[in-house]
Amino acid sequence: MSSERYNAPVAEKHWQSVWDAKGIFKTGTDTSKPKCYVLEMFPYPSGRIHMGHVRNYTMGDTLARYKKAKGFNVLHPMGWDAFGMPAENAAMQNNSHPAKWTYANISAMKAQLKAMGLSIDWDREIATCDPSYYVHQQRMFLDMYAKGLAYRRKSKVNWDPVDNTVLANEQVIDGKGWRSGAEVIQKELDQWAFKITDYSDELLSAIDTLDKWPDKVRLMQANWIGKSEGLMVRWALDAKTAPKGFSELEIFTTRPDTLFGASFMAVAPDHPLAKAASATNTKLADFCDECRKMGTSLAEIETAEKIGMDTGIKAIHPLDPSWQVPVFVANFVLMDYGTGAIFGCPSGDQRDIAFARKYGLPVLPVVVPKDEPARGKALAAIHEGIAYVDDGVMINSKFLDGMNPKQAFDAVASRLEKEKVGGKPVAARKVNYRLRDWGLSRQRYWGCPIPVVHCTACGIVPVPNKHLPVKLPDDATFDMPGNPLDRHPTWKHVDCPKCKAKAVRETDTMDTFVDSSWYFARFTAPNAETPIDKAALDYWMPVDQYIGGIEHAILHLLYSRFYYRAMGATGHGGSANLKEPFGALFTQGMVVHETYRRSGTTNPEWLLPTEVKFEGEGDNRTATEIATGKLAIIGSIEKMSKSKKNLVDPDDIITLYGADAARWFVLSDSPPDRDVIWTEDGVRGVSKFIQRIWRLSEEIADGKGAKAGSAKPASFTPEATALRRQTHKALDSVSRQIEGLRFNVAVAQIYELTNALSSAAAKGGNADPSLAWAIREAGDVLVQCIAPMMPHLAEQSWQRLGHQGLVVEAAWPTAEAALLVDDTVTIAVQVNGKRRDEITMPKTATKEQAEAAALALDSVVRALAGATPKKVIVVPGKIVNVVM
RNA sequence: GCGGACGUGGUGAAAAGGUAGACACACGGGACUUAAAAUCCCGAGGCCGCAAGGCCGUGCGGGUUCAAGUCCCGCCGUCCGCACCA
Repeated sequence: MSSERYNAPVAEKHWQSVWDAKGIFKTGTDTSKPKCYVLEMFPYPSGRIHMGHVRNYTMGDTLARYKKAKGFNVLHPMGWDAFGMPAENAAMQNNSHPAKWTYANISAMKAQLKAMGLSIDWDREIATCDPSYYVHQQRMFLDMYAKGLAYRRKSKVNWDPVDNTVLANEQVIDGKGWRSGAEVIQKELDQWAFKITDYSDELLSAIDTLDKWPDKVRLMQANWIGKSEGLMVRWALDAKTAPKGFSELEIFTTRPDTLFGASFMAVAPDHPLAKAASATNTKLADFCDECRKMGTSLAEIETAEKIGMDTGIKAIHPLDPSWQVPVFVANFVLMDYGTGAIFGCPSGDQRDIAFARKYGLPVLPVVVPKDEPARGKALAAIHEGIAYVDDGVMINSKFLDGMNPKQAFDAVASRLEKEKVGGKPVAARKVNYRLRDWGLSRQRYWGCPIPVVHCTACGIVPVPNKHLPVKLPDDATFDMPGNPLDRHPTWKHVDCPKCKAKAVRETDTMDTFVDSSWYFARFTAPNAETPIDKAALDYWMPVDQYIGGIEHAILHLLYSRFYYRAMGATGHGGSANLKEPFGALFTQGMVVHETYRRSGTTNPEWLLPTEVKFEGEGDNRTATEIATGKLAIIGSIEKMSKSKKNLVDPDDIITLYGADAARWFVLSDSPPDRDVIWTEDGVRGVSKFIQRIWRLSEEIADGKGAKAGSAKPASFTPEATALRRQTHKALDSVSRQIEGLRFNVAVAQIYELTNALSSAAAKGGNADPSLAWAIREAGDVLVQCIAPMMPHLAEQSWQRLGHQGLVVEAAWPTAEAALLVDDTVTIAVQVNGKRRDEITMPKTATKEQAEAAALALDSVVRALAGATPKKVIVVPGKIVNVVM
């Protein structure tokens, strides 16, 4: 018997070249087959792949390979999210060009991905920085512009002072830029935006159809869109106090039921009424200025005190003309939500009650709990400055008294809808959304140019189709901050396409999230002359399984859902009524690792995992810095990051243990949606398992099992049948677990089969030909089960087992249904719900037989201690519970 | 503050309301070996016991059920998302 160790790095290169030469992973053209589009979020070409990529792409690859074996026509492409800031920063640092840096990174990372043995159709590779990609994006942009889905607006924007660019709301995290981490400031600029708010309702209601998305993501999107239903109410202003030209103030409220609790109105400092009042009131003008200044940083807004100033203007209560309410300017009222004006009902809103107490405004309870003592408590709390916000019953509210808030809402709405002032109803029902339009202008070079020209005579003029793409100039300079396109000596100077006069190009480029909002559609026909090919799109879309990180729960996934609809609206959609790009979504967890620090330093000096060695275990485990021999500090387990140096380079793992080891590791142990902790011990364990599979293949091939393709025996010994049952159960389970992306459970099933096969093989051979055949069958099934996860080892073992073809081309085996159920079942026996014993019975045993057998058990007799059971519950094949 | 998820051995974890801890890592013992590595076998939730066996056990407290890690109510803790949204 040979006993050569499996040499993963050598075998892996070999099989990759075999697959390549045969073009195994080219996307099939037989569109009569059922399709399966498996997609992982494409990477940003940062330079090297990291373990997060390995995990993400291994999951997708496992599913893709499985589906291929199941007979699906599989689309499994890969590309590069290639525009973006880091390339430009690198260019600045190295006095180089972003394209050079990007393409070098792409080629390095592509080699790494190839070394992973991914079943990717590289013929469909896309790089978003390639003009052949972004030309289509420019076309679609112009079509969206023509339809009003892309527009230019002057607006307050989030300005990142480090990256020198604008950020979308979604890209501001805790008041800081998502990329630079710098405090974001507010700035007023002319900006391009996508009219995503046209789809607010559609994007929200369609979340219900995304039943294969994680609930968490669906909820996050719903909250982000933030629908609220309320009433727009026009309040007349007292003419004696109102500025000229202002006769009313319109507010939005979700609580019109609490109108009788109103004690003040408040408008945003930028509200026209505030501005008009400021014109004759310098104190107020100063106050508004103050508010605007405070509003420069989002972080400040969050902690700022709620302050206001009385304008002296009085508003007349819409339900009681004799009642006047003061109008304040307040720093917490937002100009861009609702109408920029509110009414305050202190007893029902915590912020309003604080405001009212601060400025000595009345607090009238209008909603209270129905019954005592809760009502008394709530009233006392209101007195103490704690608003009552729950359901209850109306009081102090005239015709609403006794109603619940919902009834009161409807009563107020229908009364005010009928009442008219100046020919218009006083109030109208209205739905408001938190979602803002998507500002897409970026003042950077390395992005898709926005294809318009600004002409003093003609205004904004689209670049004609025949002049597309508007390409980036190669000779831009990156030696100073600011937008290289804007300061380029010639690029922006062009003739107006309409009037031929001198004009300038738009120098903003598109947010890179635009690039990634449709790449999945482009993959279905990456060489089409038009942005998409309808037939290809209809066949392949939607993506059947999309896999990526949770960090894109809102940004990328919401943008894509909008953009795909916008494509449809501008003639770039399929003919089928497909609105959602991603049928199923899976968000995978991170790869995390322990951190290590040099001891005796104040600022943490992080150490690489390779710079320390370990002794002891558990609480006594210590780390020593190899270079100095000094004790190092073992820190917490955290996301792998350059700054904390807790990185493991996939290349090192692949070189040392092979791609299969890395792939298997990231799939085993932890559920795929949770974080997985990378450990040296773990990967060594995987390496042992790989050798074990290899040894088993050799044993089977060298006589423990029957020859490949030998005839199935007419009958099997009990031992052989037992192995066959385990084999087919494992096969059935592994199939279901892979389909459900529960890779860790699939892995455990494979271990069990391996253990069973090992012990059977120890007894195998010529003595029992039916066992030899069962061993061979188990070996084949085992290799096929590991093939989606460890494809190289599977290929090598498949060959060793004596098969002619490639395992990657073999059809997924079918489990024999008869072998999935046992002849005998083990039934737990409980007394009063407590497990006492178990009985083994034929599967066909009746309830009565099970009950009789259970009652006859010594352990049951003892537990009963002479008492007669009150009743006996029998769940066939599961459990007998004797209740006394 | 609002919303959500999670909490199981030394560790990662498994478990259509039906035998809790499968499987793996780490650990302990043994076999093989001059020795080590590799490999193979055995053990292992806690407590009591030589053992047979018994009691306890899925963050805490209640509840529903013949039966709860799983469902319901209330706490505690950890993590995540949103955060002046009227």
